[in-house]
Amino acid sequence: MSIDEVLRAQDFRVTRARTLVWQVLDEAQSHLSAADILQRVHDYDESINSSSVYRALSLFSELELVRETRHGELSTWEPAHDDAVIHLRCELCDTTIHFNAPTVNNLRKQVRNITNFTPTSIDVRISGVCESCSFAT
Amino acid sequence: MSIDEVLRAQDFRVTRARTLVWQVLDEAQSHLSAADILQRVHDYDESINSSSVYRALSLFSELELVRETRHGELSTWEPAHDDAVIHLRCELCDTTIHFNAPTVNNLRKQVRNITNFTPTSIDVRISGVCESCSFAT
DNA sequence: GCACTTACTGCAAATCGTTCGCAATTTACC
DNA sequence: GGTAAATTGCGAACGATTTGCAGTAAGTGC
Repeated sequence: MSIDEVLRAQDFRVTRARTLVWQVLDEAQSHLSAADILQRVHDYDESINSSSVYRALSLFSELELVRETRHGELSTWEPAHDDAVIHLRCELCDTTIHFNAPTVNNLRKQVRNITNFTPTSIDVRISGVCESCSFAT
Repeated sequence: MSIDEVLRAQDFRVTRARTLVWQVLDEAQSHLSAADILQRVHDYDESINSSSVYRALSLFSELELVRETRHGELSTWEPAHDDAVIHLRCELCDTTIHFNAPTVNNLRKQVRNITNFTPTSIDVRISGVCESCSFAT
């Protein structure tokens, strides 16, 4: 189902801003800041305003089409993905790599079995140094 | 080793602001926002300014005496603890509970063995509904 | 195609937790 | 006590994100 269909299916209008923001995220398949997104959107259409980018992103978040992650001051966005795909964030170059860790599901089970807490989503972030940065030093 | 000794050992001065911020965190043993901390510090000394609280917190962060966590807009601070102690955050009442999950160490091993990423710290956050809130509904 | 309703946009101003510059105060050391 | 330097309080600045509002354009019915 395309983004246009998803939007229409939920009675939201298909607008240039929304289409372009989605296109940029989908093409990048990586963590982009709001500034990154705005810049790439501008490659297609200079007239899109940053408010519209933010508004599109928060709509997509509510529809669970994107995943927002905050790193200190600023956020990054990426197409939504499963919890078992965890984030490895390099402290040196600030890029985020995905790693599929099925172990995460055990964690969920443990919490469910041992505590009275009902988990809905899990966010695992590992900080460290990525391959290219560890070669570089 | 008391906070005074830790500070002196690293050539930082022992001041009223630093002592009180530490005392508040240590007494609470839970996640406090900057506003919470300031308020509690004011119970001891009205004259302490919020800048000093922030400055104390960032010093303690650098010394790895406290752990800062961002939830959306705002941060919370707590005395530093092991990575294996993970955070269960209730979506309804916004409180954070600790859960000791030794599994986290397997995750670290997996990353080390399977990828070329060198982990330094792991942050696991689970969102969901806590016991008291699930009774309340 | 053409009106019509109203969701959505662009713009600029506001927000709000956190940071910063600087003069005044405190700390640590003699 | 006296001194040098670190730390504070104050208020102004910051910066990513949000918001209010008047104008624009997407969807709908004709």
